Amino acid sequence: MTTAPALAPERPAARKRDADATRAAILDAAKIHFARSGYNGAFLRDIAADAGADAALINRYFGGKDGLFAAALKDSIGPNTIAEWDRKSFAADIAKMMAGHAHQHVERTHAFQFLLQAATNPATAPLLNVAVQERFMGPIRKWIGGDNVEARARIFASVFIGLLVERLIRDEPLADSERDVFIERTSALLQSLVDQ
Amino acid sequence: MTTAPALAPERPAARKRDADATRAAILDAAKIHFARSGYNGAFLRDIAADAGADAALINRYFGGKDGLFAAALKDSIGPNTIAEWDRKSFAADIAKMMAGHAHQHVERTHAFQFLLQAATNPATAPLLNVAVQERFMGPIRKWIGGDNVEARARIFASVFIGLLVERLIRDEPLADSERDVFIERTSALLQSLVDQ
DNA sequence: GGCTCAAGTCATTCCCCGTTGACATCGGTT
DNA sequence: AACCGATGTCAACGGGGAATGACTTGAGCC
Repeated sequence: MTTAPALAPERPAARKRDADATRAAILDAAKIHFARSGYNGAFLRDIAADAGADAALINRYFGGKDGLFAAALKDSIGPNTIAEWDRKSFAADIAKMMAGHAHQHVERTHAFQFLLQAATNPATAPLLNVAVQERFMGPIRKWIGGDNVEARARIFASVFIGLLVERLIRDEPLADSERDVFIERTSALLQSLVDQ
Repeated sequence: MTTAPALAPERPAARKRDADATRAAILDAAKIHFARSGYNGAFLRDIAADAGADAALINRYFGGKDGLFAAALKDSIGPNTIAEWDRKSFAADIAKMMAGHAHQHVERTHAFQFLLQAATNPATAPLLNVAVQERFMGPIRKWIGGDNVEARARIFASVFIGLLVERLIRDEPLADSERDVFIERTSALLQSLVDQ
């Protein structure tokens, strides 16, 4: 096709008329806006402005607001990395991440906030549910293994989600001493949920 | 003709021109709509219709949509019953509730969904945060007691919230056998978080 | 009964936002 | 250079929903 990836990879910001690039820029801006304000609260004009594009292009490239939302949602589910979790260190890894501030890991935070928005909107909830089921619950079940997988996976997912939400809505960091305790106990908690 | 459309589950001899009553009716309807659809997704006309009132009254009584939302939010925080939790049975009580379906406990589910909506809206998030801090985290800390209260309370709150969210977004009930396991394990989990 | 004010209704206005289609401009191909 | 399709810009339309204000109705009071 007319793909032109053979261009010099060192192109700072000189791209002018690149449909793929603007499409991607729109998608990125949309993810942020939808995450922050939900479907109804995000405005195409704002998204386009942030992307440095015209609002009409959204229609052209995504076929309207619905299409954009769907595309952004799909893009936010992200790659499923659960299968690659290190069985030895995953608990500590997650605990440390959760102890941190939401401003870190901005990428994932935005994505999660987006999913939460989708979950609280009855119109988009079903769309999200299947995705969560496929990309999250399924892998979790597989990864956990053992007896009573269904119940245990649900509890694990609940705890995981809860930690995410708490980190999201809370902006005061923990004091250092409490932080260590938090990490230690959360780590132990997660480990116990996985151990048969 | 313009009589109430047979939607009068309230007392038959309802008051006719009672400002307080209609105000309360509007507030109730608003809580449901805001919980279901968020700020932007809820429409004053619908709320007024459900309340059996005219949309203009919302403006008169609450000073606009913002005022109505704020009032509904304040009203949804609800009484703080944490201090009265039974220390012996609270774990099992909560676990059983979480194992149930979101369609049960409709009142509390609506309220929680509303809070989640407010949490995901940057405009209302700060308002919510102080409320959560005062009415939830504070009591939790007091109730838990012991060392490292801050970290432990945070973990407890996270798990609690996670269970609520999971119950909310998931609509498939657990199979009976898994349900028992879920209750048993969740109960043990909650208990362990409280035990020093 | 007549007066008055609060409670409720109605029609209208205004603004916002998604969408559309026509127009301009760039880049590559011949 | 000339052309043509793809990319980007612009102005306008239309629907929907919140807000406004004038109007009507009911209840208490003299």
